[in-house]
Amino acid sequence: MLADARLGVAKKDSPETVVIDYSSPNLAKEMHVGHLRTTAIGDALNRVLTFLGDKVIPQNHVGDWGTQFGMLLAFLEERKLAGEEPGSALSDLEEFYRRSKARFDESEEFADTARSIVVALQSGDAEYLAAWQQFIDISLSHCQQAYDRLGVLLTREDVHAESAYNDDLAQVVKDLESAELLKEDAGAKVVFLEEFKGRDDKPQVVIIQKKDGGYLYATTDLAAVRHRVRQLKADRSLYVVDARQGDHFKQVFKVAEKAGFVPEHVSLEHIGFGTVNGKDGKPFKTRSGDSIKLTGLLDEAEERAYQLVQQKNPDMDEGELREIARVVGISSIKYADLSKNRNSDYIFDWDLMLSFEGNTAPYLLFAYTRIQSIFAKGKVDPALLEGPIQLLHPKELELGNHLLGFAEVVAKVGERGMPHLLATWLFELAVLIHSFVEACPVLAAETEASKLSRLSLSALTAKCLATGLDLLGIETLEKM
RNA sequence: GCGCCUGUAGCUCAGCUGGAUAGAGUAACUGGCUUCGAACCAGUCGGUCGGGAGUUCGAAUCUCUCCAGGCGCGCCA
Repeated sequence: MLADARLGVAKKDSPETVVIDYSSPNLAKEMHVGHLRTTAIGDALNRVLTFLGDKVIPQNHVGDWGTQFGMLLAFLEERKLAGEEPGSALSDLEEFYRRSKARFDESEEFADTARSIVVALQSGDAEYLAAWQQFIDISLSHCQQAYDRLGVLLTREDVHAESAYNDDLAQVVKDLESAELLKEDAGAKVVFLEEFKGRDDKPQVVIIQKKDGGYLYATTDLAAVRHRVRQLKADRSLYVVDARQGDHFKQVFKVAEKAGFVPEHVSLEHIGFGTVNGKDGKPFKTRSGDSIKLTGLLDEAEERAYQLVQQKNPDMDEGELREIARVVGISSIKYADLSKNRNSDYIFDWDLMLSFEGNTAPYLLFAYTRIQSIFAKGKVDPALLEGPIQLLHPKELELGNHLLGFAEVVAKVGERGMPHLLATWLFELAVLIHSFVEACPVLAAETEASKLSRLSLSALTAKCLATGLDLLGIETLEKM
């Protein structure tokens, strides 16, 4: 296991093609705290499944289509007519969105204009398309900055926006028609699902095409299902999306299945997750009730980590301090998210996630650096260690036993889409290594054989920690 | 009204595809640095697993029911 770069984790005998839909922000506004979970969890699953040998195709299904963009474009047009410089309006997307939304809510006439612009956009109006493209470019570059800071694998290439399905929508409608699923109801084209009951015991309804001819997100998601199955050849298609959309996906999956979009062997899985709440147990917001922007959150994490790291290392130089604070800050946020069972809501608490005690990123990072410092002190190159490992002391035995579970836990994370299983395992490993280091002198072991064994055991633990954290998308530090 | 999720120690969370005295961390209290990082470790204290009923040799885990909280339900995404 020590000599094995894969640490005993075998590649799957029959690898699958797995499409993972994650992050998928709405480009009409900036990314906020709500995007943290889908991005962190999806990225971890991407890494784990890739490690297990699957072919993973990430899909960043960004929201760049629909009523909101009609709203933004309508507002942009209105501002231009009022003589405002459009460039300045675009510099603060969030503010622009807020003002547009206010207009949309206050004026029925404005709302109608917005909706008609959507229809024009969806049918390819060149002028609107150009203006729309501006929004998208600005917004996407903001997203990419956040991904880079978070150490998330997503790139521009993984973006497959809602708009990309625009040309497929009419075909989806035709397919549903020929499958005899589509019905007319109050002017809209809908599918009734007898499988699920809605209000008044009637079947649930999925709106495919609005009475004004516009399409809704269920239609886009159906087109996406087809695309993922047919073009991307998905065996598994994962949707890392807020649990509140559970009903929506249940419906879309059912319609897709009935329409024959999904071959027998393909599984569509909604990887749902709970809400991020503040300390009061209510959704995490600013004092004024706005959603918390992701970039601001990352800034704060780094700043708080900086204060802590500086306290522990008053003599360290500024550059190193900043770098360590960056890793500690970002890791803490990601780990706090990934270490919890995704099904439940969780409480976002700065003090708990940045603590050096308990199931936190700093504690795990410290365990790793503690081992590294033993190697440094003993002038040992851990890469050259190859055992043999003998488990004589009870602490050695516990540690050794735990290490053997690595392959199993990684496989489980892949099957169930539950990164917290790996996080828990890593935390347990960190506890055991700390305990081992206290109880068993490594460099000052009684015999040469014991010293070699303990060094090897430490090296293996360090490799598992580093590999495990990397699978969660978390960087390690040599020193902190 | 229908449906989904959650309820485990003061707090934050595991465990929930059934298995032994329900586990961590934190807080509170003890103890341990001339010895590999005390950013640590060892220990004490702390629980009607929301309530009740059922299935089972065995239930935090499965079923039913009630309670509490959150969320979702026809032209937003």
